[in-house]
Amino acid sequence: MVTITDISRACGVSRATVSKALNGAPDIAPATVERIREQARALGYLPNATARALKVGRSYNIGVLFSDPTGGGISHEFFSTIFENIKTEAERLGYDITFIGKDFGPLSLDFYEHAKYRSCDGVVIASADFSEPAVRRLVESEIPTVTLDYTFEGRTSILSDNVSGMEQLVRFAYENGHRRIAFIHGELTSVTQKRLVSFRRTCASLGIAVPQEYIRQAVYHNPKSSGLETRALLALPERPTCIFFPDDLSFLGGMNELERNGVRIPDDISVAGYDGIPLSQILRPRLTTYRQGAQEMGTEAARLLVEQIEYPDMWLPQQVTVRGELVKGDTIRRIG
Amino acid sequence: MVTITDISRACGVSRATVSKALNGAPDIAPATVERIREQARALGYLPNATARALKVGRSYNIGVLFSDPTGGGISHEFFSTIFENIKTEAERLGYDITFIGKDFGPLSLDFYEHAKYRSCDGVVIASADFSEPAVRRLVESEIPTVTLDYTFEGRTSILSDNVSGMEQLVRFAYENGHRRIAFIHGELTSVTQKRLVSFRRTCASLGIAVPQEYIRQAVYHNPKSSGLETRALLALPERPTCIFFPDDLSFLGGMNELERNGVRIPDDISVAGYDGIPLSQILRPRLTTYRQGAQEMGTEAARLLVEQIEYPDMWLPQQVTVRGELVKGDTIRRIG
DNA sequence: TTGTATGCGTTATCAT
DNA sequence: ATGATAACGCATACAA
Repeated sequence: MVTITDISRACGVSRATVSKALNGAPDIAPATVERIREQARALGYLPNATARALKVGRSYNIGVLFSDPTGGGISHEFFSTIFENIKTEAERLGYDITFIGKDFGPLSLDFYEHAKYRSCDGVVIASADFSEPAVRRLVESEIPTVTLDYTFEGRTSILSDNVSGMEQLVRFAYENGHRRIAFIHGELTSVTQKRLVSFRRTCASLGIAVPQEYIRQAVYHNPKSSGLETRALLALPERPTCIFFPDDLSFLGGMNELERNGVRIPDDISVAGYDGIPLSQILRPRLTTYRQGAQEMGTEAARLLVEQIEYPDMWLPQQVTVRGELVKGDTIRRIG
Repeated sequence: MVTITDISRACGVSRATVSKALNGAPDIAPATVERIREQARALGYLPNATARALKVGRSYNIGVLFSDPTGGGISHEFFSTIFENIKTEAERLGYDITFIGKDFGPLSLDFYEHAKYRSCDGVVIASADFSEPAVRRLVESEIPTVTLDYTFEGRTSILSDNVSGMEQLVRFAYENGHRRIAFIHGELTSVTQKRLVSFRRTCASLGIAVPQEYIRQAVYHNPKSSGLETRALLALPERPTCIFFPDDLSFLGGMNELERNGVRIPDDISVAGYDGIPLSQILRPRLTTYRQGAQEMGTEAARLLVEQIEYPDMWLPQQVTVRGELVKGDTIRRIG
């Protein structure tokens, strides 16, 4: 391994001079700087991030937490898109990404300990069970964090516009003549709460009555679960004319159930998903859905975290809402 | 931050003693060890991986390279599954995961430099353009590597059983009476070569003639591209009775094209995918495909890399083939 | 403009 | 059984 000591010897200067020259300090003669840079290149010198981190107290390394309670985690397109963008933006800013998990090796570290152990400058909590004590501990610690789709008191968060998104979906269905709209939602997380309230509120403001049986709980990203609820909806004396699913993937479960019953989409029943993953637009008919701004969420998360790390004194926690967009698709049909 | 020095002061012993006690050295009095451990816990001490890495020359950190030339990278279920398992196994063994990318911050580092800069003990190359010089440089360096689905001379690799997988698919189609089988394959990577050769060889050994027009090139994970080739196949004077797609996702493109032409699956034409991602079994009819052992590939990659890192002297490069399994599904119909 | 000295937190060697 | 000391590679305050 080539170190600054090697360069200093090769150039006949001290290590301090080399360090300064390489870091662009203003008090080294231009000629010397040139000579040192040249040698560094010639020797194939690379700075050692570990040693630098130890010295300056910053690792230029940020942790990413993907601990999807409903399994999968990063394997869903929505999350992997977020991750890709966190990574790209972080690297652009000179930070590396380390995954923070539990059950770490022989030492069993929780999230906070793990992040600390690796000297992470900050952590993006991209998906987690926010009620878990280990998550709270991390968020309440001195480590800067940014949370996705959940807000902790006094902390920064990046939020998808769930209220607006659901409202747009409801209005779109309404404009197409639908008055009997069912909503199969996911587990009762804070995201679900927002969508649910927005669903109810928008329906109310449009004068749509929502029977209790039209609101059903399934499991996110679990097609089978949504399939069962779809079956239940089909068995009702008064079927809905439109069904909203928890997410695009869950819709597939409903789709199968509908097909099995000879119910055609969108001729016999209209449907909508949520997320707007690429898959939803590969399918035919194209799914009506709401595309969350996953790219922007990831980018913003990384950007704000780094900002918070680098300017801790002039930092205020903030909630950033990232707008998505309605994808009209072809699965909501005009009726009435 | 609580350091070893804090503990030494609290216990009235030297830092050396604390370090030894914490690391289970045999030459410290059991009573002292107990006292030190107790204090460490009481003070909330956490070892500092950075300092340790600097001292012992090992970071307990492995790099993961996901640089899918065809875009996406980790966003495909196949790769994200591999990644999840690399991560789980690595963490179990006490190693963390850092992503290795190009275009790193202000310094522009290539893969090798990036891994070196972060003192990675080794790198898993999970998806990359293997002809890229930057990849070669990494592989030919002193850093231990494990490659997935590609073998470099003298290096360890984890291979999916592409030859056997394709053979099983062909035989399955054959057993169901198919004699006119078309194969839409992906870009001509080494994986593609294996599947292609296996396809041709198996067909030959079964006495199936494969017209030139039945072999078509599309792009992996690109439904549209496979859709176009599907269209071309449908336009042939003598249509195939069965179409193999490059992968499960690509099949969706073909599916749309078939539907648009009123060709029903599997009544009018049989199809098969490749990969066996969960999505393939959510669809109806369930896709006939070959499920690659993604979990095991990830786990093995991490395991072998760590082995290589920890026992460099008794290490021999090896090629491990991970078997997958035929998923019969419902899209290949018995004919003839 | 350059160099000397020191320390970040840890482990390893060698005395005691 | 325990401790003093040095070293890993780097950056910085201060001296020259």
